[in-house]
Amino acid sequence: MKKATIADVAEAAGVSTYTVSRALRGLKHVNEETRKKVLEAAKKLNYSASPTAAALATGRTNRIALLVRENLSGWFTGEITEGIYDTLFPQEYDLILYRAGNENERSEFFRRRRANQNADALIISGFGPNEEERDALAKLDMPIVSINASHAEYAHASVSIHDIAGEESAVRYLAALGHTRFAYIGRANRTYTWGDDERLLGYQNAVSELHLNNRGTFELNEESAENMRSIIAEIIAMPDPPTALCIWSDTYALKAVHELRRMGIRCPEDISVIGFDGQPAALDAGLSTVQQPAREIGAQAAQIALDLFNKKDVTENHLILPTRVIPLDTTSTCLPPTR
Amino acid sequence: MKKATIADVAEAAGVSTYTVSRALRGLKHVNEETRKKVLEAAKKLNYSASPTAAALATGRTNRIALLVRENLSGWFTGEITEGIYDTLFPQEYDLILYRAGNENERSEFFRRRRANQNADALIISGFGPNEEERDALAKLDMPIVSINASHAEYAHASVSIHDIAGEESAVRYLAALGHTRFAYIGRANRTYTWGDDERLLGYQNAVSELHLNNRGTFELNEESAENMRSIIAEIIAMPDPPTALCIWSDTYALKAVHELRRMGIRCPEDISVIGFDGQPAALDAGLSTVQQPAREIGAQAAQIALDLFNKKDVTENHLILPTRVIPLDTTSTCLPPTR
DNA sequence: CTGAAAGCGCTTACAG
DNA sequence: CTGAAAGCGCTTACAG
Repeated sequence: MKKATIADVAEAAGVSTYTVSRALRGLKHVNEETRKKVLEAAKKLNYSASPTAAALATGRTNRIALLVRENLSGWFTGEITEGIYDTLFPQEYDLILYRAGNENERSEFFRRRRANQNADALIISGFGPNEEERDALAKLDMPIVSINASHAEYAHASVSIHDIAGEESAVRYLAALGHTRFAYIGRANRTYTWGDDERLLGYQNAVSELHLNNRGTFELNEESAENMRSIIAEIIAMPDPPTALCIWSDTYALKAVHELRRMGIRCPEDISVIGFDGQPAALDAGLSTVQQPAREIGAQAAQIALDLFNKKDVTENHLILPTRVIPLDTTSTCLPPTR
Repeated sequence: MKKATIADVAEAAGVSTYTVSRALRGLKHVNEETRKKVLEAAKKLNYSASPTAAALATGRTNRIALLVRENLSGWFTGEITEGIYDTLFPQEYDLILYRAGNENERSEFFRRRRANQNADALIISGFGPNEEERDALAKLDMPIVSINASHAEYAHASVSIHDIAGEESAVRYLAALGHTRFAYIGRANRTYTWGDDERLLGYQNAVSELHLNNRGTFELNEESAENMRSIIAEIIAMPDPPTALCIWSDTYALKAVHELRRMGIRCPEDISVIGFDGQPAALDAGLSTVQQPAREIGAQAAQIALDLFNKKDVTENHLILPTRVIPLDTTSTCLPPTR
């Protein structure tokens, strides 16, 4: 049986397609009686409108595209996707996913402009486009909202956290617990994709402001356990080792805790460790951390994308969402050494 | 500047829209010279074809929908999404996401038929539709491929793992290491969404086949640490406690290991623990497990969905993908007790 | 190799 | 409150 069209429904109900269209979408100017007839006819014919035809007629696709870097399966992507979905679905919007993983995918996406006219707006996450890609984005003529990249001139709006302030709050929290000797483990600088390590800046700010003793800042070049092991070994071998360790991410922090314990250092009794991100798995594992509201970030980004497309006044184009220290099991008050 | 249409390009290049259409899609029957002219004109006008208009004209949306239960951010959804994307993107197909979380979202999706005519095929994961929902699915008139639900009559094809065989292989592996006293911790039966615990069946099969000593099978009602704690306490308090523990999922297994260690039981020295799933975080944590090829499952499901839509011969409508025992740090040969 | 024209299935000003 | 008709921007049999 051929799929029913709006004309079939109109015929069955004895009205015009105009009336069917309005009746089904619940618009005004349709007699209640007529509406009932239409609904019945539609149900009988198993009719549902073609979003494609509607999109062509109205000029809106009712879709938002999300472009993420590297992978679709990371915790952050998962959380923002939930948030985006939370705001999109009730407004009858769909979510379409794009990944810019390897070189090939990136250039395919940008050169072929895969998202163009395929969605009403584009949300970009974790992405540092190069010059050529920025040009391509500019030619996309759709609103672009970037996530956690506040300096993104190519975007019409952004939703981010304040990395500097977040890390400062971690240091403050630990200082309030009586810690005075600190160290920081950050990521190696990958200018192309991320820019500077702002969390390191936050650490440095707070340490100097509070007159704390910075016992060193380290950089994890590879995400290998080996590298973390040597950093931890170096830290605990210091004459006056730090009692508080601030770490760039939860993933790194979890590794650090693992290495500490394996070397017989108790955490938090001997050394407090705080991560950054608040990813669910880390919270499950009891890691103290600075949480970023990932789901909320997604939800807000989606709403802004929608507002931008609908030319609504977006009062705040560059939203900064607050981070929050979550004290769990890897931090405690600074105890006098017992070793 | 108004968005350029195919007519604009045709005019600029001095040809008909037919020629533009064929030239841009790289089809035959276009003179090389003409093609060049068209490409130039398109570039100058910053033209890219409207997927919506193309979809309406061709009757194909070039989109595949994925419907998942509960959340978009779980590891399994993440992995299959990657796999689906792997096969879709090179074939110029897009991926659109649907979540059937709470009651409201479920009924919205099914009653309003949100995916209808919005994608060429639907992939369903982790889902147990009720009767009403099955009816709705049947009326969707698009190919439906289910993931890890082989008994899904509403689906035209499925890609799954063999849970029974997978758990059997876990028992065999541990038996080969010399273990003879076993126990199993499974999930509480949630008939509606999952059906029976087939992994439990696999455990029972193998234990009886190999004449092993089943010291008990347990059920985790809540995913709370409390409940796992009492189960573990019960197990280690047995007169002849098991030396091998097979657990329904990696998530549960990780909790079990945590509880064991906290109670002073060494793992794997005192007791071997094996999970199920092979989720990345568990592998990172060194959990021995039975891995399901989640990404591959997604990739295959997407290809089948495409083939079904294109009416290609799908040789195997109900694919079973192999699981694999991954021996990591939580299992070892059965040692004589030293406690 | 190329063109003129119909058609995909909706929405929406314009009339009545 | 309802209708007839144009239009959205493509693709594609049918001719030439």
